[in-house]
Amino acid sequence: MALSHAILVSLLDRPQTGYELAKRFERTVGFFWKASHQQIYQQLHKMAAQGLIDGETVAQAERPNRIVYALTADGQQALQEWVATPTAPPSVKEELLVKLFALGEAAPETLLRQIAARQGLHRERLAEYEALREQHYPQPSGLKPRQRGRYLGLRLGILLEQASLAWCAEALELVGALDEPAPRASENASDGDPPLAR
Amino acid sequence: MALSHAILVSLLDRPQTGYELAKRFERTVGFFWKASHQQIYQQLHKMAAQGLIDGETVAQAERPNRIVYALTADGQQALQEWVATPTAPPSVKEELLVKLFALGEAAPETLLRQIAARQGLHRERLAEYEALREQHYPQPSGLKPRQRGRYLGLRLGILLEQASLAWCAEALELVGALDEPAPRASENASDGDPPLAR
DNA sequence: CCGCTTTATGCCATTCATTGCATATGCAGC
DNA sequence: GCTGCATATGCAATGAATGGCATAAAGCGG
Repeated sequence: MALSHAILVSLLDRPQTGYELAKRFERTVGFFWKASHQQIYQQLHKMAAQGLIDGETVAQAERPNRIVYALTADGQQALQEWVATPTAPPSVKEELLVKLFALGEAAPETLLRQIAARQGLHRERLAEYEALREQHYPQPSGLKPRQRGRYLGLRLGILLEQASLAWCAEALELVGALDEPAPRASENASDGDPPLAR
Repeated sequence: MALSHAILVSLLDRPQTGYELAKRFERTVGFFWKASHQQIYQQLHKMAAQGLIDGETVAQAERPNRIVYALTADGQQALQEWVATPTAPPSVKEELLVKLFALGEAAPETLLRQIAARQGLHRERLAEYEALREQHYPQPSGLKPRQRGRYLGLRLGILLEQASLAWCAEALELVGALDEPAPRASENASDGDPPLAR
């Protein structure tokens, strides 16, 4: 249970069609919750069958019909209950780090290129987010409740992008150093199976 | 295609059984790539059928037999090819932020509790990671290639935990402020649909 | 000696997610 | 006039992930 809840939250603002929801996901929730339109349409059918939402078909001349979904009382209650349950931390799947684990075996240049690409992406995103922040949230303390949630989303985005950028710089340096000089002799780090976490 | 590659990388170090792989995932790759043992066993069967790995059954007296998997030449090549392909950024699914989007509708106390819980978790992890860093990687510039990858994983972990902690502090303040005084009047932030990203 | 954890592998069912394809039309630009 | 894009919804197949359950024995603590 997860995407359904994201949809419920989005419907809090106003009734929407699947198409609108899909586009809205890209602009708002999209950074920390991806969903394709197929996924959303299917989910909407299920949720309607469960009585969480209520779809009303709006006929349109010369255009495909739209189905506008709205929260039902059941849906609102389900949302409340979900919000109250404890939240599991997200499990990030960072492919790039897995690739870095293969460092000794793979060519460093390949990885350098990918880190650089990532760096560019983080830079772009950070610029976007900071622009949004200045435009829409100049003074966070004066925000209405609903807007505080959005602001905090943006804020986490900014902080994570900054951290990622800092990491990219370190990674480029450390991986880049493998390229030219003969890299020999490790003075520190125990052998065997140095753990990373837990 | 993804978990299979993480397995290939893990087998670079040495041949392993499914059980070992599962446990290793918890300690090393585990932070940024979760996989249950069922998932791993199934994947191993598929990969063996594809010829990427080679399983050798080792009979054990008084214990269940073990199946030790090793990389084949095909597997090594597949790994090389995968490392060379561009890497998509991870799509994070942060439930907590979705919940925060429901702020006006849900009780702030519920959310405060969850943010505080998250804060505790980040603090724990950060302490762990920093301890590991001091123990195993006192001087990153002297590391062998393979160890640099691990170190960078740890490093990203530290940076992200720090960023998350900073966010938690901000969030607690901003959400907590909704609790006591009557929160009225928003002076900034445009109405309608203030975007968050893209 | 009872129950719990560790080692070691596996099946099955269900849901979740991804990819490709299909349909139907209006509008903008070349 | 053709191409491509935006609107608007959907099916089908595949693949990834989750959760429940099963087997089987050794060792440890109370």
